Amino acid sequence: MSNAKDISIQQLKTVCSTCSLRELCLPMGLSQDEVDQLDNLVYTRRRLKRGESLYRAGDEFTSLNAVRTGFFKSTVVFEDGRDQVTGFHMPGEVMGLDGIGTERHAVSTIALEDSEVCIIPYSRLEELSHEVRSLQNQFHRMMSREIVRDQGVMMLLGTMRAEERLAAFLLNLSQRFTARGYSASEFHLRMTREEIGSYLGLKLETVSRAFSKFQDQGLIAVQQKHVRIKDAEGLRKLLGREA
Amino acid sequence: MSNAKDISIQQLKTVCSTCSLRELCLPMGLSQDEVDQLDNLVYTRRRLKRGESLYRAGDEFTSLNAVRTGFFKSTVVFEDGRDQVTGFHMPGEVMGLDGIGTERHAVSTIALEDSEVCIIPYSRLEELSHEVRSLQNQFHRMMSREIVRDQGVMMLLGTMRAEERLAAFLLNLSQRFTARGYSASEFHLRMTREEIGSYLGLKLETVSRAFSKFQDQGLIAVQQKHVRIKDAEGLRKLLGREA
DNA sequence: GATGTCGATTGACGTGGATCAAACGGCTTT
DNA sequence: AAAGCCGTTTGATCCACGTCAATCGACATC
Repeated sequence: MSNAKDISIQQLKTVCSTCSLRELCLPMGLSQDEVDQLDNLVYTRRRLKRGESLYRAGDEFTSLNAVRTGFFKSTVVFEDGRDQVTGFHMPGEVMGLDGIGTERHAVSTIALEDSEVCIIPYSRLEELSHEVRSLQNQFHRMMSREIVRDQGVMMLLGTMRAEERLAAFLLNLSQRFTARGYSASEFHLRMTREEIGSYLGLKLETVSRAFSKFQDQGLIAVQQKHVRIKDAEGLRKLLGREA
Repeated sequence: MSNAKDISIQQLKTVCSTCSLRELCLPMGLSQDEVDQLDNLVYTRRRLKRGESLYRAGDEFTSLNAVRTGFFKSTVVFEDGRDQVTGFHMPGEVMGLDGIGTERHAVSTIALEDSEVCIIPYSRLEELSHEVRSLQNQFHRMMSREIVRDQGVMMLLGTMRAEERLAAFLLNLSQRFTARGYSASEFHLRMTREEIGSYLGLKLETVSRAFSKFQDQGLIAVQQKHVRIKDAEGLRKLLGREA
């Protein structure tokens, strides 16, 4: 269980073709044959400790990174030092798409808990997606979905009030956890109130107050980072209401 | 000058290889040979009158559209009817990237003045970018830059105050006009105060007040939709200042 | 078990931008 | 030239969220 051969078997087991995340990650929608080809592309992984950064804004861009286990946040830093969380990333999600355009990362990405990523060398991805048509297609869809996601956040930041933003955030997390086979109604927040606030364009006190209010209204039960959604429909109603 | 042959010549003149926008648009960075190949891809154009929509959210996605002349806005519509402008588009910019992921448009795009677009059938773009390596690369960079741009808007909406947002907006327009060979300091706004406000997450009154204040401070001269930037450095200083 | 640290909660107060409302100015229509 | 329509400007007031500050609670370290 500790000799070299076992380690290499361990590695083989974590290539795309046998990865439990393949329906959420880059291989999404590819045939078995096609996923097998991905195994030649994704062959290195990297472990990160909580708080460690995967890459920093300005770093040279060489590869995409798929979350295998753990949880990440991405932040943009503005000239004057202000920063903002632009996204949280969970297993199966691909990080680093922002680096392709300039060959430098535009955001910094940091592990919020001990994590592991699959490294996808970008030049090889370009080669392979040049050969495998459906991979090219899937990659384009992934980029496009990222654009749509960002536009959803713009909508949230531009038109919603504090409680609507938090409700939308909780429902979004819930839905993403569900897609990964976790409970839709009960989960552990990996980020602080301040990080949530930064993402939602709010101050941490406002986030905290909104949590408390939701609890008072019986919509959720919160204790520190543990959240249980008691009335998802009620949260959804908060969103849909007339402006 | 009005017979069929002249019309076809007119069309030939507007393929990518001879288009004056080729350094800003899809052909950016491609060699002459490669741009020549694009001419087989982009062969249809469409004229739109002011107020006409290029596509609506939910429409089937079949093609990207590059602005040839004119000016467009894109808006997301939320379930409850609230909407937000997510972008303004000027010549050389490619619209519709949001549709790739779901094969339906996620936003509605409307001409803000009489305009013309080049239609880029997506399936043919995929084919061609499969053959022409640098086109594939350029297309990926374009998508990536869109993601970075959206993150910049998230930053703006999440952390900046009203006057900072407007200053950032004006500087951004100025820079894009410059890239197109127009004056950096004097231009005509194609959108209303309300549309600017929607994009910046502000109400039209706030936008109007910020314009007036900039004018009082001698940073700009505004009259209706005509803007002259008198002190670009002063506008930039508004942005860079400590939070 | 005592101590220190960091994040979360809660209250009191201030303010930037929203809201409501009125008037104005540039266009188009006739 | 008159009338009407938008889009814009400006003022007065309101309120959601930010700011400032105190306390609390969870967890780690000694």
